[in-house]
Amino acid sequence: MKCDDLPLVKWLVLDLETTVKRIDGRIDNSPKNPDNRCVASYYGWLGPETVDEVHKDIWYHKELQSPDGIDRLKQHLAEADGMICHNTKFDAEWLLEMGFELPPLVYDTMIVEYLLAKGQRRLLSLKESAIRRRVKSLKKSELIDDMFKDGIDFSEMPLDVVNEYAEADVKACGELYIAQQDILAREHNLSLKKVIPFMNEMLLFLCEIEMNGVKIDKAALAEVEAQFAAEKASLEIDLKRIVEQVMGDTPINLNSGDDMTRVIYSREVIDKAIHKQTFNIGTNEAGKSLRPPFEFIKYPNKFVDAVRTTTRVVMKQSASQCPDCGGGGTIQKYKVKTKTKLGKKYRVKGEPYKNRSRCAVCNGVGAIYTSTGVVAGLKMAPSTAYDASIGGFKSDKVTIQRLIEQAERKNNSTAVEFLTKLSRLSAVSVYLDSFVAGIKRGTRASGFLHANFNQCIAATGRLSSGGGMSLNLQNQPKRGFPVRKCFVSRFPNGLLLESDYSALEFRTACELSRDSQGLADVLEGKDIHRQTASICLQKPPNEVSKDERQGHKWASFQPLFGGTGAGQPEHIKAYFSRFYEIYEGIYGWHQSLMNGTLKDGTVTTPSGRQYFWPNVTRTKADRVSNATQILNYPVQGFSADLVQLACIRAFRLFKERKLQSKLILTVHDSLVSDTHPDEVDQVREILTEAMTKVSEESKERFGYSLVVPLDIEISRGKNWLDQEEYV
DNA sequence: CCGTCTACGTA
DNA sequence: CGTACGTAGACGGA
Repeated sequence: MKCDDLPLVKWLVLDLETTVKRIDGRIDNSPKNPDNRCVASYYGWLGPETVDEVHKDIWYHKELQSPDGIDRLKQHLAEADGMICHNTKFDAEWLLEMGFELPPLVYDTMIVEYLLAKGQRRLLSLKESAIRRRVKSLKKSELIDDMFKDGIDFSEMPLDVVNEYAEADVKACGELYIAQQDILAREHNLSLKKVIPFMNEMLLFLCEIEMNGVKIDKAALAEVEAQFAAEKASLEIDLKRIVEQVMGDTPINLNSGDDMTRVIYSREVIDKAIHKQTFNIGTNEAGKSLRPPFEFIKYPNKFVDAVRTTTRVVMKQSASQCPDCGGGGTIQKYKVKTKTKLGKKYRVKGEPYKNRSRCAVCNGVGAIYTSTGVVAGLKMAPSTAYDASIGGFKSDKVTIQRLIEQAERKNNSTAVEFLTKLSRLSAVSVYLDSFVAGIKRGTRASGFLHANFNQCIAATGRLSSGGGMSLNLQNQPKRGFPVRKCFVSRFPNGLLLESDYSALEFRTACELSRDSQGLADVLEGKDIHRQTASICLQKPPNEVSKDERQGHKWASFQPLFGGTGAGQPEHIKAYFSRFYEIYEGIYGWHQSLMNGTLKDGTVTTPSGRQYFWPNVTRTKADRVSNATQILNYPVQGFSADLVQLACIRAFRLFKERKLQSKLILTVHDSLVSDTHPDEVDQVREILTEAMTKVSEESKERFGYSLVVPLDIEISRGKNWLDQEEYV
């Protein structure tokens, strides 16, 4: 294997090993943990076939601690044109945190593996990548894996073991780079060459925002937590009161789907395996939910019969103390001894067993439950086979909303109260367990929460967020969610500025399809959701009410995402065909995407990103297998590229103007800046420039200018909750 | 202990 | 019965 650009670029291949802290079973290898140290650095120049000489500096190891080598690494970084690592974001952040300067270019072999996967799920670790590319220097080390599992980090492993494998990793990474260049040179992969530098530069933006972090107001967080905890406790009291009223003494866990089926639907699953099979519950290989058998949709009576077969009615029960164990749930058993008397063997009671045994009569519960003969629960009925779930029937908020309407019709006020409060309890539990707990966990003693963004997870090219000590910052509830007020500015009187693209996915679809009507609509500022409601309801747009517009919002995007309207009422189905009549450019583009994948399985976006589906087949006249993904990925992926181009531009402008303000977050179609009070106007200008003129960046990097204009809306506020429009 | 399922939330 | 994600608790089989 040979590498073409070797004479042009002096590549330094580098791998850092660090300590790792384990907190509540989580791995924390972040340089933002003040207790973490960089154990050692391994690096060397990339030669024509591998890294011939690997330098090592051991800085913090139990066998050897030395400040040596700092200058040598500094020298190498300064001489290098570029730096290659596997998962470069990690090494780059450590280097920056330690005060090193990065070379002008960074290159991540993991990003390239991800791009070569073309939207298919693949393992991307150095080990897996090296196996896939048949890299020779790879050393598989179960020894290291095992030590790591046992909580031993690189500072504690035998130094010769660390050295051996880290050196092999540097070589393997360099060889992986060379192997990748060969694959990228193949004609069908050429488009990827322009995405690689883009993603590598995006990596530096992610270093920036992750290291900047978000300032958290811990006092405000504690206040919000106390409020939610109080609300949760009160909900639980009310719900348990109703449970007692309708279930008798039967113990019920409000977090259990099985138990909620008993309370809400007055039924329980007889055999989970049969229930699961009957309603085709579960996920396929791709992790997508299976659909219930069509006969249950077509013939609702068959669904009702199936419900009667797989579930049974539950009765109110009364509890009495278990006579065998006296309510303790356990029984003391004794070992058996044999004694011989007059030549005969006797079995006699021996020593007591150390642990008491579970009582077989009450199964460890301590109580015996007897049916009262009265049907328990709220006696709600599941409406369709889509309501079936593994524990019986669903109790999510959409299903519950339907059930509340059912209960209101039956004037069942107990059911209405229970369902309303259960739905709220589920939400509040998530607010506490996931959002509040996540922010508490992720916030360092410094008061900053450092996010983690993944470039190589989402099949489409979007970023994902979460993992490690951090949490997902891209799914914080919006509209009035009180936890948002904990996200504050680091500057006294500073502001959080958030800039969102308007209708980015619709515009991207119009852009990619060059749909003339869509372009005209964008230029004219047409209200798409009003148009949708107008078509569905068959009335003029000006007669559509606010609620009707809101209620049909979801339908607007369906065709863009490849939805067919199957299973929807006729007037909604009619909208789908009308959509394609109005936006015939989108229709044509959809057809050409599907026809393209029939030929080579591949969709390529203007950024050069590729998606691949093996074995695409024709299903109906104008449909192919995987159609929804084929139609959606380029829209989602290219709009993600546009946002990330804007991120890079904004970062560049922040640096050029030497602002104190800091970019801190991006959430799919938005950018957030922690803004110094003296720079508010400047930041607004920069974000506007970076985001609305992203076409220039696209032209430069991808050779692709946009025809559809992009607009933004900017809001500002002292925290992430109290945001007001900023024009 | 680990995978599956359901529930919450985002664009 | 549109796509893409992350997280946590319940559950059940090793």
